[in-house]
Amino acid sequence: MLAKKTFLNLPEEKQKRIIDVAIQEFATKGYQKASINTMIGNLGIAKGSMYQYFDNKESLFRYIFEYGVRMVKDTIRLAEENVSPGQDTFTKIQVFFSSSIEFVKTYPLIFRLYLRTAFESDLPFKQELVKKIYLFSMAYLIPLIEEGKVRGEIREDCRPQLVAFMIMAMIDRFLQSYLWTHLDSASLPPWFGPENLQQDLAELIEILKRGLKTHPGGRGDGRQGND
Amino acid sequence: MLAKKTFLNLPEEKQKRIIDVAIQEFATKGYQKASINTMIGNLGIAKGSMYQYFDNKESLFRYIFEYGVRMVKDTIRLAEENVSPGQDTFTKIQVFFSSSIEFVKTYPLIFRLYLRTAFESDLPFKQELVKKIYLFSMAYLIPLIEEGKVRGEIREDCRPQLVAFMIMAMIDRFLQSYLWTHLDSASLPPWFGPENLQQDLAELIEILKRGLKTHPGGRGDGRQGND
Amino acid sequence: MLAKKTFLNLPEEKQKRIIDVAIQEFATKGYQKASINTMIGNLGIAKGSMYQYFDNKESLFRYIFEYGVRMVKDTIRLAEENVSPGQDTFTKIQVFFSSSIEFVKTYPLIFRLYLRTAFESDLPFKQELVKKIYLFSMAYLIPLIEEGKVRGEIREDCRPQLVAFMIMAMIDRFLQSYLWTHLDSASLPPWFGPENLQQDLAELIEILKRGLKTHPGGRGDGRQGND
Amino acid sequence: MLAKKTFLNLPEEKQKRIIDVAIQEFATKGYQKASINTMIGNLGIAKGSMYQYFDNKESLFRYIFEYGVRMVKDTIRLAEENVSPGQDTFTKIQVFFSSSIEFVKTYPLIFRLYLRTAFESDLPFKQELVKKIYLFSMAYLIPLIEEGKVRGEIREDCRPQLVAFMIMAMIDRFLQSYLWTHLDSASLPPWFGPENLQQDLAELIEILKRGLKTHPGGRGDGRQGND
DNA sequence: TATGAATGAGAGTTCATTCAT
DNA sequence: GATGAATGAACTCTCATTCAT
Repeated sequence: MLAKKTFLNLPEEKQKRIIDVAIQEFATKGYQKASINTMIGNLGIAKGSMYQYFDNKESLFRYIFEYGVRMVKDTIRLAEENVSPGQDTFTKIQVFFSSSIEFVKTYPLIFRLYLRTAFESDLPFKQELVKKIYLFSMAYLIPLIEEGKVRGEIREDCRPQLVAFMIMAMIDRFLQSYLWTHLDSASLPPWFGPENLQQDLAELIEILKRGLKTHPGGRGDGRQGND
Repeated sequence: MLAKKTFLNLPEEKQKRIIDVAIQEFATKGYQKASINTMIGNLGIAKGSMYQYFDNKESLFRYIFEYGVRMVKDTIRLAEENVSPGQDTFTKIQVFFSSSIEFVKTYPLIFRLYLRTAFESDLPFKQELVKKIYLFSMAYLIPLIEEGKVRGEIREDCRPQLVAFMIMAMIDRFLQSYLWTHLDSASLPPWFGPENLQQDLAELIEILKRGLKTHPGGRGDGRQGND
Repeated sequence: MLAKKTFLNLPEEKQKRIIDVAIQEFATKGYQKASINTMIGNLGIAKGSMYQYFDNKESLFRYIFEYGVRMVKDTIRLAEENVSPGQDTFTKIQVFFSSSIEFVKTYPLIFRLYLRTAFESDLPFKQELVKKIYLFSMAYLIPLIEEGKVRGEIREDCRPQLVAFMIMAMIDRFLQSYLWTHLDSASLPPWFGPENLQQDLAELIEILKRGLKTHPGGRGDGRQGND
Repeated sequence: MLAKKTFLNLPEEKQKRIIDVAIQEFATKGYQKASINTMIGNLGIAKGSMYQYFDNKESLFRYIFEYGVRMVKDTIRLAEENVSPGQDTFTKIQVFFSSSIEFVKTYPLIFRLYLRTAFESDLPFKQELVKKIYLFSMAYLIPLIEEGKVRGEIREDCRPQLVAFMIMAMIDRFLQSYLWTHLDSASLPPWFGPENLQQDLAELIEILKRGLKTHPGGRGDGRQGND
């Protein structure tokens, strides 16, 4: 529907090149400023060809975005496979965190595309797209937290939505910082974002854990092994 | 430097109108898509006049952004005035949170301008601008947390940068959600963001507090292995 | 010559479908704006196939137009058959009128195609095509009028060419009005064109008859000075 | 409204040049195929300039068409001035005929523009424009005929609308023929249209007159001097 | 100082036509 | 004979910027 048959009939290799160039363009310039002209220039194909593949700029963008969404889904699925049901909830959250970071490392442009989309307020289809991404993450996190409460690992008085919101907020910032420091080669102040991802993540989870966990035997001790 | 003398010589009232229209345009359309044509149309002045006031589009944008930065500074200064030195650290953090929300309520367009700027990666001057905002916030938060540790309200093993980072992450999301739900009139899922700002904020602070505070009657050490 | 052998070898059914779609496209959009793309879309055939059937857009158009000319010829032939030699000239003219209306009712798109062609002055082959249609009509009407004069039904001082011209003028307008009111669903003023075709036609013929006929009991001379 | 202020502020000479070039382009190619590019090429101005003068192609076209309508109005007004109230109805009709011919001689492109507009069925605003022209003509003719009936010059049993329709039909064809033979330099058959405009017109009016006039003393004689 | 007409590169999009398969 | 991907010129329209008045 978004891509025309002509595009889907293309050799996979060529499809991939077009997708890559389009992601690059949309991610770095945003929907409005991204130029079909530039894309075809980079691809070395005729202008008309692009319109044999996609009906118009919007269709191309949506296709590219859907492509990104598919990658996100895959990542979440991977996160689910990387945890054994027996593991405690905080470990699972940490794995989710790590998977997200892995995603941005692997597909930095897709993440940037998502961020830009989220803030281009003149995109008519913005809401629709942004919600889509958010939905996946929350649909994964909220049941996780609810399960944690059932298992007695998370305090009764924490609303799962709020907790998921907090976690998502921190993941988002984590990822943004990663993007800025590692890809925009920005000379940011040292405390702008995490420097040592793994270590900072561990500390952050620790704080979260203390904030959320039930106090065993009511002592509120906070010592808890996590390796 | 950014605005020409001609602009500064203008009656303050006219300056204000120009700034307002420009913020509106940049904030809703983003730097690239914002149109000088539209601005002068809304203002009812000649196109040439705009170029008597500012060298070019970039200068105008920078001036507008600087104007926003000044507003942020004022807000932080206000937050500082709203806390008495005796209050505990978590209360101070909550006040900072509240001030931020107040800021977005008062100047939603400036906040949107900031967000858009943060994600338009083809702005050559983006880093510089975004850092500026971040700097003020962190410069306020980090000493606050350090003081909290000195006063024994915050555990010794929490790095102030990381804690400030967490707080900023959540504030950012809080504000974004506010923007989306209240201004973009998006029909978001119920758990997309906080619904009852004050109550959600209180709960969030409570969780943070448990995660960060020294354990009552304890030694405030909390060292924990995280290889 | 206009259609390639490939087209003529096609099963008649398929030829008909292609002709129908092409008439539809040319008649509603005009030669210039008609799109081969749209046609093959409607037909569900490959773009290349169309070029196996016709050399180019112009050839296709000429073929379609010739097809329309053939329909006109058939209609005139039918009109000829519908009059018995004994009928008076004005009745024959009225039958010709009615046949024309019948033609437009049956093939509205062909008539529209003719009209459009008549006024697209950038068609290099326009004159040629329009003349063709006109020729048939006049070739039928002029002898009819000459015969009427011989039979003493039409005044001597009426030049057949002029009379035929008048009749054609009114037929044309009649048909145009029919097209506009019945097919373009235009809300035209009540006196824009005939409302009740048959009655209006009868009245019109009556006026013509009075204008043309020899005066009863008279000498059919009617010579009148008009310097 | 149709033209922007910028256009109206232009020196009249330049306005005229632009109008002339635009009429030429629209009249010969039709709305759809007319090219702004070609116009600015012929004018030797920048592409952007045209868009400073008119919002878009449609506005330009409407402006040009309105300009034509104004010319038509002027012509009708002139026809009204060229008849003294005392003249008989048929003389007045003949003057109207002559004025129309004069109009097409003077503004052949405007007439062509009208014809093309009438048959470009994909113009969204076609009906509106065509009706406008038709209205003026009919609004002039119908009262004329009604007056003729009151004065006893036209038979009682002729509906004014039908008579006006007949006259308009013949005028239209007359003018079209003039256009084709004199301006499209078409080699048309001799009886395609009037050759000697004035003489043919006189004959035509004579026929009409006989068809329409009251028969003085009931004898239906038809002899009537008209010089 | 204010004006606004002029500019022209570049945007997205369409389309008749070609040609290797 | 049928296919459909590729082409590229031409289309309408936008916009930051300049400069004579």
